[in-house]
Amino acid sequence: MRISDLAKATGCHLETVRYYERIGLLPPPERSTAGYRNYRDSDVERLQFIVRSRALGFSLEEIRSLLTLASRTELSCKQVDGVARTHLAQVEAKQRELAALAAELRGMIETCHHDTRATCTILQSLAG
Amino acid sequence: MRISDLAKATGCHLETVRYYERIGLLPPPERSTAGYRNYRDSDVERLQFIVRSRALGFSLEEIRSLLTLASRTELSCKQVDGVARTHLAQVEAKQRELAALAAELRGMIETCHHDTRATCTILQSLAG
DNA sequence: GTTGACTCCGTAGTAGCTACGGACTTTAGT
DNA sequence: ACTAAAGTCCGTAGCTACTACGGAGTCAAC
Repeated sequence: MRISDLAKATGCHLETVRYYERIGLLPPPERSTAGYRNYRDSDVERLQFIVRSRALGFSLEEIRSLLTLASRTELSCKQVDGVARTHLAQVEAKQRELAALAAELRGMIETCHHDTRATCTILQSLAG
Repeated sequence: MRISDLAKATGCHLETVRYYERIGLLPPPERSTAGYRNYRDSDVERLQFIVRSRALGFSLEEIRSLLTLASRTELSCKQVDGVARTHLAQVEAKQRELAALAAELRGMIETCHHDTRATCTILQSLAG
């Protein structure tokens, strides 16, 4: 399986695959005599895990942890749970931040009477 | 007014002030004979506008537009309104994205029985 | 005069990719 | 067998919005 096949199978950009290898998130695959990367099914699974985790907003470092944790299947998943809960908490914090921000933007927009910029409440709000 | 005074007056990091100047968001100020930057009150206002806009999530390019738009006080504020509404729409899109993400994370976490990693539903979800 | 705080500048680092360019290899078609 | 197109290789630079660093020069107080 070549790099473009792996990319297609996972929906991951080809250059991103190489990037993940470079930062050690994907193991360096075997190479053909010409130096082309040869991937196996296990690489597809690992990359799928990464792509899916990214879609859920996990950082590459969090994913690195998750991959390490996942490899020791006999241990408890307390730590996995911890990573997920921490991430959820971050997402929720970001949600609160955006909610406050959206409310302020709406206020700014709604109070504006849309005449000249000299009396624009949007600009006045932004000025402080 | 020196650069550290401007930074303190606006709550902006000192190095960020120089950065904003470098990218043309702040005009190059006058210099003392030794080459130190001398700022005026109008610089404080401009930087305050930038800092406040950043806090509301506007990108530096959006802020660049807003600053240009703001300078022509006699014109209507339709375009200002447009920038603000576009930004609000982006924030709302991000909110929807985060809401979906949080829901999925919660589902993952709640269904997990927390025994071994082999049966961890969090890891299974991430695997696809 | 000397110490300490301040300022200068250019450069590099952060996250997570994406794009580019020039060389090489493989594949399909004739 | 030959050629053209598509795929792959690698290193490097670009993106956003900063932040940090290092070495040099400057200013204020004691």
